[in-house]
Amino acid sequence: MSNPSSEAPRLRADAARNRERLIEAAKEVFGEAGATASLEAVARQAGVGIGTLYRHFESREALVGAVYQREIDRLVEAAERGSPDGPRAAIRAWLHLFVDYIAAKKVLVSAMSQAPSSLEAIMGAVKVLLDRAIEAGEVRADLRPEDLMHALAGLAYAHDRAGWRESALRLIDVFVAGLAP
Amino acid sequence: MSNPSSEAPRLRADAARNRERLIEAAKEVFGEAGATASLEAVARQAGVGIGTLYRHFESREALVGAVYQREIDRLVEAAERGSPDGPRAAIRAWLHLFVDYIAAKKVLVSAMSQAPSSLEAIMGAVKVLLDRAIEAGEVRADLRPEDLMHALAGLAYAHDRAGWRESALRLIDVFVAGLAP
DNA sequence: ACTGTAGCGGAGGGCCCCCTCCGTTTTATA
DNA sequence: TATAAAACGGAGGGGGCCCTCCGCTACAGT
Repeated sequence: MSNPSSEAPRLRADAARNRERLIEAAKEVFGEAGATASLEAVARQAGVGIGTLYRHFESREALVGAVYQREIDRLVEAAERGSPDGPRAAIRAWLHLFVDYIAAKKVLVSAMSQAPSSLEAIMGAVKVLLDRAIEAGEVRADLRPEDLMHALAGLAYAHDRAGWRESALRLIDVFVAGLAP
Repeated sequence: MSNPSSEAPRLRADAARNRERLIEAAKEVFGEAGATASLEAVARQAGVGIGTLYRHFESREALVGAVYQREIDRLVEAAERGSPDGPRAAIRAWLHLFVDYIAAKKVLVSAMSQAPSSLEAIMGAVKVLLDRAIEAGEVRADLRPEDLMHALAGLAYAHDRAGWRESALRLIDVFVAGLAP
């Protein structure tokens, strides 16, 4: 979280390379088979021994976390940035962004359900959006961040069915329309 | 689907008993560990050999189907029954019913995603509800049954978190409010 | 170039799962 | 009660996965 390159004694060149390869491989493998895919498959895909994987990432969760940290950071930033068209529009825009993230990297969802820290980060983003919108009187006041999270999860669930993306965007419209107080 | 007790040559008493036990055990085990739980665990729980399980249910899907057939039938019937307060109210009521089903038997969801036939049955129910509501002009016409299914999946997803049920009911209200044309 | 050491790989033990096969037990019927 | 047929159960072959451990490799600093 602070300066990352001065935190540990610095990695040897081959170690750094392998670490990067593992993350890249995990992105692919998890993207195809979900976040419960075999770690040995990840190591194979990275062209690296299983021992190397375990040296770099203590647990499956650590690996999942490394893969999605960047994406999650971006989502959080987008939520904080807001929208010029007001808080409810910001929610809509953010949900659209979320859909695109899911469409691209299929596993954000399982990352969310497997790595509690990721979940918290996204929850924080959602809270920001919702608080602003409620404060502005644009959204009914009985909603809680978890509600939106659940809606999100719904968007993400079954994201591999054909036509999912269009369906998700329609759902968002319905949902945002229903948000009015 | 037709008279079931005359379909096959009739089961021997012990066979019928074990079949029942297996379904009961599957209900418990799947309820606890999800529909991917080990079939051997189901057999153990039923106090029955693994061979017996496989003789009665050709595949995991067949077992899942047997477990949830009745619940799914009821959901389908409820959708066809409708509501005296109009088609949109019927959707709302049906979603509430769905929530209760999920709250009680935790695995309906995974049943849906694992057994295509269950999915189709529920899809049919949703279509009935939606068609009526659109025809009556109570719901925007661009919605498709899959959209509602996705919303459903969302309701079901993460159904084990604390406070899930209240959150789901709030979401339904938001959603139904947004359904207006 | 030399050498200490960080880092590598993958064999191997332990565990669980799937599914088949067949000797044994239970049931239904004559 | 005797017997054919149905049903049972669980051992066992095959496979995958998790994770540890340690002899070997290749990098970095002198």
